[in-house]
Amino acid sequence: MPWGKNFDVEATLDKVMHAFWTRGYEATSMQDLVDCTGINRGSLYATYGDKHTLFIAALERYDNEMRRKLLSSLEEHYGPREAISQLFKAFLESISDKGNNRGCFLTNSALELAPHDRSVGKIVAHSQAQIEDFFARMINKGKKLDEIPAHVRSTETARGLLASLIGLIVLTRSRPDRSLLHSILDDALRRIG
Amino acid sequence: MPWGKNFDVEATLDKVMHAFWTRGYEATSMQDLVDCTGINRGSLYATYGDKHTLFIAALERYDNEMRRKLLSSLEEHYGPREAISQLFKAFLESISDKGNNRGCFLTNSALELAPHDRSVGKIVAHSQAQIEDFFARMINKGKKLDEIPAHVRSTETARGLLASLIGLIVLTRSRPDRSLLHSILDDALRRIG
DNA sequence: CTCAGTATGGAACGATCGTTCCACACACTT
DNA sequence: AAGTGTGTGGAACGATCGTTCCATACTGAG
Repeated sequence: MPWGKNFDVEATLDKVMHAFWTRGYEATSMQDLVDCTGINRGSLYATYGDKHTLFIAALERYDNEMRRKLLSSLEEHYGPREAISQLFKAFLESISDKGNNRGCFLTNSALELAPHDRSVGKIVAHSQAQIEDFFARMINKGKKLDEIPAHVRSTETARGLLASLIGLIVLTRSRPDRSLLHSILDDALRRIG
Repeated sequence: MPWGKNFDVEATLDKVMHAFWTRGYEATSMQDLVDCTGINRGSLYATYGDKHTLFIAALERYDNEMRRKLLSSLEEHYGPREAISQLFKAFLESISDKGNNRGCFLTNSALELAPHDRSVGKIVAHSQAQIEDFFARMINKGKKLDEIPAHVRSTETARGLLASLIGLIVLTRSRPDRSLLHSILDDALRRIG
């Protein structure tokens, strides 16, 4: 009878996720993953499959554990307007002084792989659609609660906020300047009153 | 006496630029560049230096030949409000039906390399600052011409438009859907009246 | 026509890539 | 206590990476 792995499969996938997240797919070698997880090459292959399969698993983990949980947590704990604001702040406040700003794993993948890799493209597109839906839901709820003016167009504004959020995320990686990023947040919020 | 190269240095750099632009730095090998330019390996190295130096040259070429010329052309031929609109449309209309949407070379590099490569980071940050300045200039000019309401805050809105533009560019690569991208343009323009 | 000297094309370098494979170690069953 | 079979660690695979080097081809000067 088998007797289970003696390493934490989820925790290891988490380390892999952070490696791909920070450096991207092509720039992260299997050797890097062996080093940063402490798990042997053979075990990685036996457990997760090849590099591409492992990347997809890491990306899906991010989508489930980070994006999905963040959105539902915001939706649960905040009013609609504040939930939108907090989503922006989550990325704004993730920038560190020591230059290791990872931004958003899904957005990084959107540029590096989505155009050439169908399975990555699907995950990324679905995730972006979910964020768009989140914004639309918050706007509609905000209108009902009179937090957001009735003249705001839900669909269009939700898409606009999605673009602003992605723009902020990109700038997080290339110009991690708090004042710049704060202006973007303020400008985004002005659209919903 | 030397007798000049017998290939077009600028035209070749242009092909290199498109290769890096489409696939990124890590995913483009020197062999790919040899193939797509038709120039031999040795000549590439003798003319442009190593891969990283060649990439920087290609990125600077993009910044000069594409970004800079586009902005000054828009500034010259259009009124301020229309110039802003046309900048967005330049990317919106670049999406093709056959999936080879390259987006913006500088934005691609912002995510792939800027956080880890200082020289790339400088070029990208400078370019983004130039676009931000372009927006601010157009907004101020628009206010003077009464094209743009006086209550619009120049600096903040310029930064907001920069984020929206970058967001649109990213979505160009991951969700090349004309209706989605058009909503983002409309939403962005609504901010300046 | 001859010589000088550079650009060319292709072979070849060591390093590293993703991946496979196998002998060994170990925990559970009998 | 012995046997069974899977997870582990590390060596090793061929391919490809970025880069270098050299014999050859070719253009201009003398």
